Amino acid sequence: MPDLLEFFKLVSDETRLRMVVLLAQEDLYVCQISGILNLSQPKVSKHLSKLRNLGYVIDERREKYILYSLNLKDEVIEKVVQSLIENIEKYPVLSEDRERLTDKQIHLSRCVTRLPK
Amino acid sequence: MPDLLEFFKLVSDETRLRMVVLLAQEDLYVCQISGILNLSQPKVSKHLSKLRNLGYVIDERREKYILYSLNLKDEVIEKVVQSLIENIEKYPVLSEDRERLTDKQIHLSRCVTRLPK
DNA sequence: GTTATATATGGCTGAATGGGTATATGAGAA
DNA sequence: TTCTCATATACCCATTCAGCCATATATAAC
Repeated sequence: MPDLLEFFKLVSDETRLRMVVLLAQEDLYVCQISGILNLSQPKVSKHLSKLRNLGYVIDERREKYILYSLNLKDEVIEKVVQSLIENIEKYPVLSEDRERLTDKQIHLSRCVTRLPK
Repeated sequence: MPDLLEFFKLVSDETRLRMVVLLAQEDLYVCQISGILNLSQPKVSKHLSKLRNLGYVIDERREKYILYSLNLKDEVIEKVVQSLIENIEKYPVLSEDRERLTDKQIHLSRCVTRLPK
């Protein structure tokens, strides 16, 4: 049950739950996550590093930026996240995050230079 | 997202996750839970009270004993628990609990008098 | 090189919480 | 009532951990 407990512990923190749900919808740079969730950069980085150390997220450098993508290593966990997204309208915070995900203004508010790619 | 985070926090504790999965399979008395999980009575009681206070579990007195039953108030959460049980063989601790659930010896080891009903 | 931007990390603190032991409550039996 | 059994709770200890601030690292631009 190691992965299972580990995962529940991770998403029992609101910030990380929001991050996981965000990344389940789209790969993102740190500055984008910080902008969409309106959280300080160190806070975002610290939670990302926790996710990264446990392997639930993969980071890849793109020039100045670092792109994060989700890597749920377990079918059951994947099903759980999928369920959340399918029912995202039941969870106002997550829904609002999703709306901000499509708003380029907020989306890029903390990324000063133009993004790669 | 209140229920969601709340639930993840609950099951991010191994003891409570085991309890939830147990109760998802069968209504049980406290002494049975204590026997099956091999945990001290106060420990079991404390975690049950947490589950009860948040409404995820219902208690009902039956003579000397108190019967607990699961009460997941949310479809998504129910789906999550269902997934766990469907894939329970992937999680040794939970599988062993389930085996002990069918073993009357262990099952009743901490219930001194005969059970009601 | 120097500077600016993007991200990561370290130290500190306070709050939450799980575990154990002892004890309290409460219902049923005698 | 009195005694027992079943369960709940109180108290203390230790640990974990999120948040904040400051700072370090790393890449790119000049």
